[in-house]
Amino acid sequence: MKKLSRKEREYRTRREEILKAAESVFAQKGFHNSTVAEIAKESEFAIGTIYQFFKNKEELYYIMMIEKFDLLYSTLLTGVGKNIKCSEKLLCLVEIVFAFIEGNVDFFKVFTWELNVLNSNMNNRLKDQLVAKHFAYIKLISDTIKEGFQEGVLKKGNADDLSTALVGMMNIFSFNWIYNQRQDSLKTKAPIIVNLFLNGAIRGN
Amino acid sequence: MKKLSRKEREYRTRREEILKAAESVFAQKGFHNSTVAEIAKESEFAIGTIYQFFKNKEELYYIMMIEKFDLLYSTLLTGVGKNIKCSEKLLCLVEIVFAFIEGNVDFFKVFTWELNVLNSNMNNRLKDQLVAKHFAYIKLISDTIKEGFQEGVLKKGNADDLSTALVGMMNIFSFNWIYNQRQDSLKTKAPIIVNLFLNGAIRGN
DNA sequence: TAAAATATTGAATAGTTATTCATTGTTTGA
DNA sequence: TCAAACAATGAATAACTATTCAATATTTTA
Repeated sequence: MKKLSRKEREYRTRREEILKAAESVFAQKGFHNSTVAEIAKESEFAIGTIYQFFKNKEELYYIMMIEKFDLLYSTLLTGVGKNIKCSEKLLCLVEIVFAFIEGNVDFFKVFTWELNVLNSNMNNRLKDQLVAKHFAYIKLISDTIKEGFQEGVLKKGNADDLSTALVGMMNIFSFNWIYNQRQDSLKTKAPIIVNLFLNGAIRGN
Repeated sequence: MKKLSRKEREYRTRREEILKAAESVFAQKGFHNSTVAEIAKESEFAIGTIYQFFKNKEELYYIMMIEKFDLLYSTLLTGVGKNIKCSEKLLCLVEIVFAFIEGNVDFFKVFTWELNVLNSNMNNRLKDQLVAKHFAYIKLISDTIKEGFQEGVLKKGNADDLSTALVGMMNIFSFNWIYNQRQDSLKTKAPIIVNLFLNGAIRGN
């Protein structure tokens, strides 16, 4: 890593400023509802200056995401202990990711923001309706889990946490299936998920 | 449910046509990159006709989502057996959701589409870079799991499936934490997740 | 069958915003 | 000190597209 000239350092500082502003604005409104003018204002540069640093809005977005991801990755690499056993390592890993998210809420919001897609007030009633449907769906699952407590089949625990975890697994497998080749039926994953959910990954269970 | 007049039935049919077209277009391009003109073309109506059925693009989007969600929910309600034990019920539930997704890929794509956010070719290189970072992150986890196989701590299995499941759980907890009150530290969830991952939910493990 | 009611059409409007570039401001080096 | 070189500016441009509405077509009704 060679020493940078003052000029170079100043350039980088300004670039960072813009990236930070972009992160914040994108986190508040998502990509499509953010304007370059807002990012300019937030970073206290003029619109044109943004374009001295980044080819366009899209490049700004990508570079912001990539640099954050790099940071998470290197944090993980240095943070996860080398000579500890698997289960500790996994806990350590999850903790680091969560700490990172807590310290970079804006970044993670950008990642998830677009799930809101729309933020107008106009159709708030419809939006609420959609959210309500989603909760009903989660409730269906947590009710099933509560039955499991009653049956005595499941360890007593927080039914919401458990249903959340199950939904998280279902979502990600669906997502991967859709965006990958989509050869085997998604349903082949159902027993894998339920088995992991019930018995865990440890040998002997 | 009263019998509908022919007129009413025809109206509904046309409305369905538009919703179907909207689903397909939104699935291909996401909300913001889809134009009403495209939806009109896909549905073989004129632009103006779309506005006879839906107040605006946003309402069209929400209603499409809500109606699909209703369908999933009622499929679940009728499909999940009533008098079977918890573990079977959960499997049944996951299978129904997955079957629904397989039969409604477009719908699920709309749900997840915006995670792609951008689909221009221009910045494909940057996009690939971002995807590569993400895979590196997953690999880090699956490598840890493979170590667990070697250590003999974990049941031999598909390390990719296991790491996918773990990431899915982490994502959803992060998501919920961000969009809910954000009181307790997210990190309190780390042991819950890892414990579920390792030991499962069944009593006795 | 023809007037009235209903439904469809898509060109024109109006608003938005990414991007450019001529101008203005600042720094550097001789 | 001054003239290149470098950097920042934001009004103007050039798209793009959601929405409207007067005109046209179709269906109903008497």
